[in-house]
Amino acid sequence: MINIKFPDGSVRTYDEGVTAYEIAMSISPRLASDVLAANVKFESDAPESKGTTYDLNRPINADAAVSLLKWDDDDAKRVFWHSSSHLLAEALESLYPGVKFGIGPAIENGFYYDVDLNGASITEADLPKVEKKMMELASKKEEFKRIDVSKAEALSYFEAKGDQYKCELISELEDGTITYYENGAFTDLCRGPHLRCTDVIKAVKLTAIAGAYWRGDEKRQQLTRIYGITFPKKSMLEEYIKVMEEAKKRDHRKLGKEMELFTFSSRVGMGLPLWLPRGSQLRYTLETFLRKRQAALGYLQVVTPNIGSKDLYVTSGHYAKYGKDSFQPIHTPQEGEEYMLKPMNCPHHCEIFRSAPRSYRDLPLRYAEFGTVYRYEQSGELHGLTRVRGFTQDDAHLFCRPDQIQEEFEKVIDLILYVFKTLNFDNYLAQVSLRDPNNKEKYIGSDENWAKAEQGIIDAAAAKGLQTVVEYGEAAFYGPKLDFMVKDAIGRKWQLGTIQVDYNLPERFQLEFTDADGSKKRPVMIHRAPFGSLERFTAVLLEHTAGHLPLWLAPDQVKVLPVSEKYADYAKKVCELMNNSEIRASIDSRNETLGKRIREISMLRVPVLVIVGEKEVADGTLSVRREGVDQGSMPVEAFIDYFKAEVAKELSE
RNA sequence: GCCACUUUAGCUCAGUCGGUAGAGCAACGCAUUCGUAACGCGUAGGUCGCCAGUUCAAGUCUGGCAAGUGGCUCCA
Repeated sequence: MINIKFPDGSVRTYDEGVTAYEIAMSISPRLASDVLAANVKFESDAPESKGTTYDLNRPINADAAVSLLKWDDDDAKRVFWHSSSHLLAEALESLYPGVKFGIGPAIENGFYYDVDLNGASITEADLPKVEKKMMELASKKEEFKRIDVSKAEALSYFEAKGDQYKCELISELEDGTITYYENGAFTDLCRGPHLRCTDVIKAVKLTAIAGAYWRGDEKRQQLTRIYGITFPKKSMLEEYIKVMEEAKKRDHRKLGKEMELFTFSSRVGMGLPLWLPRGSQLRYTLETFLRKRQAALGYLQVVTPNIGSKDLYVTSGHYAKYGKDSFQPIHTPQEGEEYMLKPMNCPHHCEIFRSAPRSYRDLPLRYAEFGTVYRYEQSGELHGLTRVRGFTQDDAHLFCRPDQIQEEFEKVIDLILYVFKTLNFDNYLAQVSLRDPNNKEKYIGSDENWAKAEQGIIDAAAAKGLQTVVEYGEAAFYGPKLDFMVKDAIGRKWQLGTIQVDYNLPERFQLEFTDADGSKKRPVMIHRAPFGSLERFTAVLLEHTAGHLPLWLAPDQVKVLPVSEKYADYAKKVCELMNNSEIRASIDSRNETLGKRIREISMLRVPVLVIVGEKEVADGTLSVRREGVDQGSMPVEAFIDYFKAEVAKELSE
């Protein structure tokens, strides 16, 4: 007999080898039908262990704490979707004999399987057929069977099948730890865990087909990746599809068009956004917001040119690292000099630092610039405003004494959090991006400096109480980063704010300051950009707000609508009063019905509409409508006070 | 850059078996002077992404190129 402890603290005894499914049945059949997997933590496991996700049918052979996992648990979803990928594979094998399989994991929303169709092709038009096959197999109530297998057996099975991908995976595994899972006629190399039976999969949608390199290596075979999502209830799939459709409505590319913010032209060039007047106003407001804050924090605004001599980037190391993969040098016609489009601002700022002797008393020096940079991004990577070839960073470089790094770094974290808070970005992820310890040749600088810089970031994030995740291999080539990641409307992650500690560029540029004792010392640089870039930040901001920007940021804050042209003079008068109070107001007195003008202006997401007609002219008032909601009528002065109070509220800390 | 798909009026989209293109909105004109999300009538607007090919005939079929979309790889 073994003791099984439940999350509520109660303990029951079962025969050794009992399964989680049997345990659930012993509590209630209803529970057993809802349970998808179990978390099992043996008494022999380390105290800090989170336990192991177990198949419902896998025997439990020792005393353990067991919690039964239902759909709401992320671990259960993962099992559900992982099993769904095996169901997809089974369907594909029956429809496309000879298909070979790469890997088929669960992902954040669903699953995929990478397959080699052996010369056959599959298009989106074929997906309904595959979905139908999957549902047919699911309804057969096929059990997932876990089977231990030796390495030799596994290799000979997949060699006979001709599946070189599985053979490659098996060859890297240790004998004695290899398991198969079988569902119906399909056998897969898999560590599991899986569902008990396919019949809990009640709804499936294959969402996309894409190419994906085998093992993520662009030099290797490209496989066909089929993405899908499944649910235990049909209604959940319908709900999911509805949510995705809603999310697509807030795509910044669609909003950018509707709100007349930006456009692209293939004649200008791909990935080169054109900011329309309303978008430029938005961008300018964002710049002013940050500029003001930075001035208060002791930043000094600088301006540097859009090109720089190739030598500058040879010195910085950027040329060696990115030279071949960037826009190629521009040559002067007479002297044959080589210039590059500025891909980043740091080298220019280093030269500003070098332009005069610096004392320890001068530091930290904080040079800020809304610097436009150009980077060659692969054509397939370009995406709306989130990934472009020409963009403007809200960049600054802080030249510090070593003893100032910690404090300066923490102040930058505060600034980024201030920006995020003002714009209601609460779902960000702080990511500590360190260098890949197995791939040090990708980076410049000494191990000692890297260790110092990495520790500095970890300490500063901890001091600020930030919840962070650590990612290896995500550092910049000259230093580690603290990146603030935010998701877009459909869940793609983008890096916005970033802070980087850099010991390397000061060395390459031979930067120095005179310390208190008269000796020359090397400063440390902090690179930082709270928005990241104005382009990407605008994109994510639009998706977060669905275009309903806060009042202070809206390009057009107020539109004044005279009911008919008879009241245009009054409209003009109140509009001027607002403009004098620095409210971005304008008049729409077009010869169109009021209803039509309201509709069009609402589509542009203008937050406040002010309507004036006979009554308002007589009383000296305005009829105010904000975000579609009637705010009643008020005197002009009262409206201006109301407006200013609302803006102040949005910008208050 | 790679794989797949897409490209018709300013925008959103129809266009069947290959027979020289259509709607709504927008624009322009007329009428209207209007009270909280589309008033009415009319006019104009197209090298069907570009270049080849097949055909008596191509928006439609084939190939190449370009741009866009979804992934992959990359991301200073």
